[in-house]
Amino acid sequence: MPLLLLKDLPRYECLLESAKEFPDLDPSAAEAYLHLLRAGDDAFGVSERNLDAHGISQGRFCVLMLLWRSVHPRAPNLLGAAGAEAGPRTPAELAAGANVTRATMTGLIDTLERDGFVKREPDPVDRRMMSVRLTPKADKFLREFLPGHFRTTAKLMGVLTEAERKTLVRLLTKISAQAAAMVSPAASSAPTEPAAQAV
Amino acid sequence: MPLLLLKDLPRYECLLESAKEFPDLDPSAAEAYLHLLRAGDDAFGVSERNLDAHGISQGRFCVLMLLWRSVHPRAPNLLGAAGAEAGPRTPAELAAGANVTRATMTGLIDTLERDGFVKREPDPVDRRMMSVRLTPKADKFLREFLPGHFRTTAKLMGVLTEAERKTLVRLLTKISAQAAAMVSPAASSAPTEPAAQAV
DNA sequence: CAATTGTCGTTAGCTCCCTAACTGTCTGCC
DNA sequence: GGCAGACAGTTAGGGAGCTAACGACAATTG
Repeated sequence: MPLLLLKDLPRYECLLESAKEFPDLDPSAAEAYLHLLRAGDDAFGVSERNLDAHGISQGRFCVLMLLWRSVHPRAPNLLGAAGAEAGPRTPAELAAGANVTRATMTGLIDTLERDGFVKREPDPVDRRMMSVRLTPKADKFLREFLPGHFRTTAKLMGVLTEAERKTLVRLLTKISAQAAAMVSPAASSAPTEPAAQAV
Repeated sequence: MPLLLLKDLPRYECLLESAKEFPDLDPSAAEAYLHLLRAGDDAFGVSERNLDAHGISQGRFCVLMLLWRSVHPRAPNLLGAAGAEAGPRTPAELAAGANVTRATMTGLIDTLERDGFVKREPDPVDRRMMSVRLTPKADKFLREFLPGHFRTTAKLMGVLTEAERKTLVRLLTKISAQAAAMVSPAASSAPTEPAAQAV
């Protein structure tokens, strides 16, 4: 659904064959890499299908979930991250939490506001800022939508045993960490880039 | 880089907490699901970074790899899928192989042709069809680009042992199969489709 | 042989995300 | 106090994917 491409993955023998021409090609690494992208895309597609049926995009859903934390600051912190205390409220905080640019967040909030899911209010203290809040309509929507969403993901992961899930999470966490290390060049020497990111 | 969102994943305790309010939420399933999306996105981003540096998008790269099979039909079938015999040549075949629509493939071929990577030629037999072929420039580009690309994926997966990679592939394959079963129409069981959620 | 049906490639218009640049506001340093 | 710089939110424009519809052609069928 999103992107990525590649309908059928190459067979392992083809990778072995190609490795003869390209010595840099590690067959088992390539196999794991391709399966990761494919499975991630498949899982994403399942969830997106669910969201589309309710007329909401991944991006908008993510914003709603981030704001949900602000509405219920105590128990149901579905997105309770490591260092965060209160839920995000301003577009800039939401953009940081959703890993999109502020410009993108403006567009997401625009459509969410147009559809009556959020309301923008000017910050009384700092007049540069806006405060974004869920409307009762959004609260109602989430309470009706989330159970089905959870059942979908539970069904998808239902093919794995509890132990397999733990193993999967462990391996994926390693990969994510390595990806982060490979993207940020000077991870060890220059911590100047990530502002206030306690990891 | 692509989409998906969600910077920091929720802690497991938060999932447990949320499960009290949403009985349908399976904490370990949600954890595995979120980590899968996150890791897939991270891995995708690493590769896309590499491609961007060479001024080529994922979609265009995928088309080049599919056509590469046509150029070298014998050994270096990097994308050798299960049932395919000869490499794809027409836009429709490429669209099927890349899992995009024919309309999207038209755009991809447009830009690839503009940049001199492929050439369109009318099919002499069936005048509805076009034949797409790699240019020598594309061949040269791939031979220079691929080794670095393979090294990148090998480095990313280098954090896993050979056994871990096999385990990962096995688990991901299960998930992909389940996703396919959930997307395609009434697969086998579960006629308890809760699709109609009153909104 | 003519008509229907289906396929191929393309176009037009949409969504979602991005970057770059802008306006308004706050802050810190003389 | 006043001004350079930083920051919040927005706007404008672009890329990549989608669907829906089209004209040209082929295949099937009466």
